[in-house]
Amino acid sequence: MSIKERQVEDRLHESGVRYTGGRRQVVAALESADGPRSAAELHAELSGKVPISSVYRTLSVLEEAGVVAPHHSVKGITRYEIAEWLAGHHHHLVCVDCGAVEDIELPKDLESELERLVGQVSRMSAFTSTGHSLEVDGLCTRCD
Amino acid sequence: MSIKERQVEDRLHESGVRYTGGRRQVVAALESADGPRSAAELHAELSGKVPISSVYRTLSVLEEAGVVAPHHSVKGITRYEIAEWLAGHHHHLVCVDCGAVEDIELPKDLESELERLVGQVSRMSAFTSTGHSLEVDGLCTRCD
DNA sequence: TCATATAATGAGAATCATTATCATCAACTC
DNA sequence: GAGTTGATGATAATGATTCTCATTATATGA
Repeated sequence: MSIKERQVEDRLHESGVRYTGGRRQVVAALESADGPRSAAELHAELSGKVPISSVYRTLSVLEEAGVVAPHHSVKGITRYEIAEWLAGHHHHLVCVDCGAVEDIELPKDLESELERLVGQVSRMSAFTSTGHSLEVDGLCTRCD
Repeated sequence: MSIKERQVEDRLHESGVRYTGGRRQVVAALESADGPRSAAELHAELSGKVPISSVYRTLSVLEEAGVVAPHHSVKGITRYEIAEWLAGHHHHLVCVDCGAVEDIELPKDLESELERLVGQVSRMSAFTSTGHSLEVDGLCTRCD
């Protein structure tokens, strides 16, 4: 079992919920994805092995436990990703045409520049900042 | 009529659609908002004067014409804002609790830093970038 | 290991946001 | 001002998501 797997297990245990087969499959599918995924996409990627209603419930349980987090959705579809404390901090490329979202990681120097920038922004606003993400819009290779 | 109003008028004319009373009201509501708004929010802000089905249709007509643009939705609700060529470039504060979104404008120096950063990111990815937005998550004053 | 208690699952109904339909109405053209 | 065409509004239809509840799986302690 990977370290990450163990961390998820521990976190769910702390939350008092079981880490069942279906939940493991959903977590695994999200871990191997290259970006946020919707319930329908996860259902399909798991070849229907986990029924759609269970995928939805599982995502909300995992969100409650802080294992996954919803990404600002595109076209009315909510996509989830492994929470940052597990997956690491990253940003997103969003296809304005098909809505696909892909993760990107910034090189350390750019990331720390960005961090500094976000710090200044937070200080400017009456808003308790908990995180940030740079969203780059564009056309994915398929839609270009 | 404000310059902006005239620009909207011209753009809709180019698109071959009319700038009717209902459409004017929706544009006005979005102009006076401090962030992206959903169809339901606009409907309410206009005290129901524009029926919800018309708000939806109006938003899609305006989007088609490039007058408004959808913001990455939060909690499955799509919010729209006046397009950047009219409203100017800006970023967003997103409340992770209630989903409210507020606009922020960066000081010129920070914005040009960010611009440079996005340029580097685009060059790193197989993705034709068309725009960007820095999304700062946190708690709004109401939810804090 | 077995019995029991409790949580999780799966199928389908219910709900909410959004889109499509269509008869009626309003806005431009002549 | 009459006619044509686009816009509107009420409502039905759709799609994503959530809820319900009977059934099943998991964990725990005798």
